[in-house]
Amino acid sequence: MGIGNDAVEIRAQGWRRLAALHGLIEAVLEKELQGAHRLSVVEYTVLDALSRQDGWHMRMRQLARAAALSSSATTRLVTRLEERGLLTRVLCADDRRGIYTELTPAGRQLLDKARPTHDRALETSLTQAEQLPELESLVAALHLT
Amino acid sequence: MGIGNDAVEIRAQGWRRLAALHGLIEAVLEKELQGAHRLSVVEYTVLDALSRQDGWHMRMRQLARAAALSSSATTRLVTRLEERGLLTRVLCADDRRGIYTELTPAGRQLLDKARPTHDRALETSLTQAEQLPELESLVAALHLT
DNA sequence: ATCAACTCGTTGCACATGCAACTAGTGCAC
DNA sequence: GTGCACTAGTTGCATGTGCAACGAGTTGAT
Repeated sequence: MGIGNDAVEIRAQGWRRLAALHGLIEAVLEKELQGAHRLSVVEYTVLDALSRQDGWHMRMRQLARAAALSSSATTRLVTRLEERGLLTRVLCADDRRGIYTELTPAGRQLLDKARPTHDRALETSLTQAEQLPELESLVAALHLT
Repeated sequence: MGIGNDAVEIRAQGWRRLAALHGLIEAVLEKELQGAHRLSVVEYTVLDALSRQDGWHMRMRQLARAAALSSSATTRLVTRLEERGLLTRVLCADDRRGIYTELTPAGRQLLDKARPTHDRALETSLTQAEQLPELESLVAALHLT
């Protein structure tokens, strides 16, 4: 019951709020993206990360980090998107272990259609979260950072 | 390309950071709790939520909300914990559809052992996140709320 | 040149999750 | 009381995920 107990409890509460907000947003995004474009949140995240490379490509490992996924999950995720023709695997010459992934035109096109859905859903989920007393301050903090 | 575009991009970036921080913390907690007590993060969350009711019980639905889980997942999670003797299902008299769950002494005991692990892991993951430039401000904001 | 230690990506497997369909129970209209 | 819409919790099923083991390629020491 030392003096550090307050800090511990504050951290725990912060984590619970963070998790709650994350869950809320993700649920809304998932529903909207899935319903409108048959994309999961992770799939959208990957396409978005790729597009942010502006015509460039990313290695599987980078993609895994960007999506907070294990490498095995990334393998199958990329396979899934490749089978839908949204991206392609490109063998890299200078490191023959490495595999680059690139958006196809179809992938970029789907992303362009999905982005408004994503952005709108994000906004509604945030306003929704703002109504909840325990999440209000965290949402506000998110705007500022 | 209206004036609202900035706000959209800020929200998107905030969401990416939130997701990144969430993923980081959850990964650390998962590893530590699993390694030391064979508890997943969700399982810990449920036990913790129950304990916070201070001797009382919670309905499945409340538990589902607290853990940000579907009701089916909650059913199986409770079954899992019940089989390990950490909590019990209690039929409720006044609403015979409802089922309460309570911590057993063993459950409370395990939670007491796991809490220090959890709190320590949470602290280390936060200091870890503070080192990353893009997460630093969010972590700081978390302390304040 | 060779070997060991490492990284990168893939696969087998076990498992937790969500959705939809179901049963059981409640509450309200009439 | 009868019927109807609703809620609570459980189950079958499909699917996405992590871990561990693996093959292929790289790097550096000797």
